[in-house]
Amino acid sequence: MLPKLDPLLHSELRLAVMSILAGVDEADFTYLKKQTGATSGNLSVQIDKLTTAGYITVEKGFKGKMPRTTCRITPAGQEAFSNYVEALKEYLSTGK
Amino acid sequence: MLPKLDPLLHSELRLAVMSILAGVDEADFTYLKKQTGATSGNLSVQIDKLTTAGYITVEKGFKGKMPRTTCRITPAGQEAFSNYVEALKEYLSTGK
DNA sequence: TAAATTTGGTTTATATTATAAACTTGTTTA
DNA sequence: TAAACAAGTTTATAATATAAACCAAATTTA
Repeated sequence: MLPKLDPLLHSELRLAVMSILAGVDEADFTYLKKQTGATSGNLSVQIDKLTTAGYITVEKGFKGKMPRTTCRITPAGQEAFSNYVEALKEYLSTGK
Repeated sequence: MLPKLDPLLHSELRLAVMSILAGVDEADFTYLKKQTGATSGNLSVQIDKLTTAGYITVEKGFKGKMPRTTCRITPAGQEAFSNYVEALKEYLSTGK
């Protein structure tokens, strides 16, 4: 039977965020917004969910005088992302 | 920028159904139910959506006296599934 | 320097979606 | 013939994603 997909990662925007964070050391809010094309509100909410799940960490600081939100993937997040990718592969490669 | 994922396929159960149908000539309702572990209601609804989208066809007949619902993937469905897989790959293989 | 605009978000409301629960129709079996 | 089962469908509810509205501080412009 096909494996269950982590519902936290099976969301277009959250997956996009995780995908980006998996490839870089860190990324800030505005960068993620540009890369994903998401609205601020949506991105803010999804970042919250990933943070609550322990998949990413958020650090708030300033770049000059402007606020800056920096995100990083956690080891748990890397692990979950990797598991999700493996699970998904079973959906994509059908017996045929 | 990451490609948009077909929302019709970006659903665990619908993706599972399409994944199964992509690999076989046909599959009936009960088979799909067993393979996916879904409830009848959920499966019924998702099959409807895939049918409306033109991704699968549904043929109703009888096996002996019992009703039987047979599903098949359409060329449009194969195409959409394949596009989805390609799009998804861009999410899974991050720059790193 | 006051008003308008932009930046970098958060909160709240709405629309969509997935899921489960309840129901239907007909068939077997005890 | 009553109870249980098969194969679904319909409807209601819960969860989710998304967008709209809002906010505070900083910056630009008149």
